[in-house]
Amino acid sequence: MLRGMGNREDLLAGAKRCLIERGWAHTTVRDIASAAGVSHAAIGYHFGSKDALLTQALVEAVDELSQELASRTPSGKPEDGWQALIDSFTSHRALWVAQLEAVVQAERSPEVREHLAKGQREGREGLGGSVPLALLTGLMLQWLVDPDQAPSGAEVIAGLRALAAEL
Amino acid sequence: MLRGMGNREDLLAGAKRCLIERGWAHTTVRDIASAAGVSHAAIGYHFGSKDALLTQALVEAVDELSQELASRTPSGKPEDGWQALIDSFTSHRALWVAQLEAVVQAERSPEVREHLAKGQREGREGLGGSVPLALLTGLMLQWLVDPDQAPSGAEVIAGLRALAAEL
DNA sequence: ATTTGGTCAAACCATTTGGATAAACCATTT
DNA sequence: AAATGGTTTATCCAAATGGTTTGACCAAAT
Repeated sequence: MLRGMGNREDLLAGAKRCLIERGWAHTTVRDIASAAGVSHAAIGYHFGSKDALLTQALVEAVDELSQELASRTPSGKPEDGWQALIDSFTSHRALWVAQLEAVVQAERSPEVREHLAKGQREGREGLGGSVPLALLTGLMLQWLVDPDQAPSGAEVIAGLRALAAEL
Repeated sequence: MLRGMGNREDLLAGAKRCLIERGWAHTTVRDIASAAGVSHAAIGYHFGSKDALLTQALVEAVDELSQELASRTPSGKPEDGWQALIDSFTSHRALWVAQLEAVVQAERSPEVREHLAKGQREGREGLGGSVPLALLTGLMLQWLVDPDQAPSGAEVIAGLRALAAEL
């Protein structure tokens, strides 16, 4: 009697979509069910609760991002590498926002925090240390708040040189 | 008949407390009113809606943080300066989380975004550029998710040197 | 063919939520 | 003292929300 599971995946996908375009706070069970084309009762059946489903969806979104980040390991001219990373913000904005929401959520959910920590370790590995990762995520935050004033790849390099010169 | 205003400030303070210790998502009008020792109807009277009050409270919290950040401008040995900044995360954890929540919220509220952008400009000014600010906030994110693996001030300097050497 | 175990949706329910209303309160003015 | 206008509260309300129940449905096993 194996195989049924149809809705489970739909629900996860729908939950991820809601998470991305409405945020955790404004996502209701009915939103998710509607996005998945499913009765909202299915949520209770498959995941027990709305929070459990959203948590898992969030975890998957985080994984997607660290996977994407790993594939962007800077290569070639450092200037171009940073610029590529900065450019990638644009095409994954919603995912980055979800990541932030995950950090907030992690304050109250050890499970979410654990996955975030894992993704962070991978990110550090892929980028070559804590400092490059911090630089990347910090720039992302600035860009998220005010895209116009976010520095270009060349400016990042320049700022980095200036900072290193002070040591 | 001037002077009444008693509750307005209490409500703002209560809202800020709730925001910090429960987060926007889990804060209800009754929570705020209770924290302020006031009837929840006063919220509607003074601010029109719960969201309006929370938005303003969030804005104030963001201001507090950029003020705190400005007062921490690194001085003396750079290593100690960074360490001091990193240490300050501990005593203002809730405020930093609120700041993140503000960024998420900014996706849907131009008002919040505007204040965040202002705070960011001040932060850049106080720290001397986009790169140091990015480094700081990025480190904060890492520390928030996994305090144990967050680098020390010395490690930051070392990572910075290594990164600069690759240019 | 019937039973069985798992999957799903429609209807239902108790609670919570944000907001509205109307009356009470109080300092000031007349 | 009476009236005034801003402030605050107690009470009420409709809507929304998360969750549960009930019964239908279906494939596989008997």
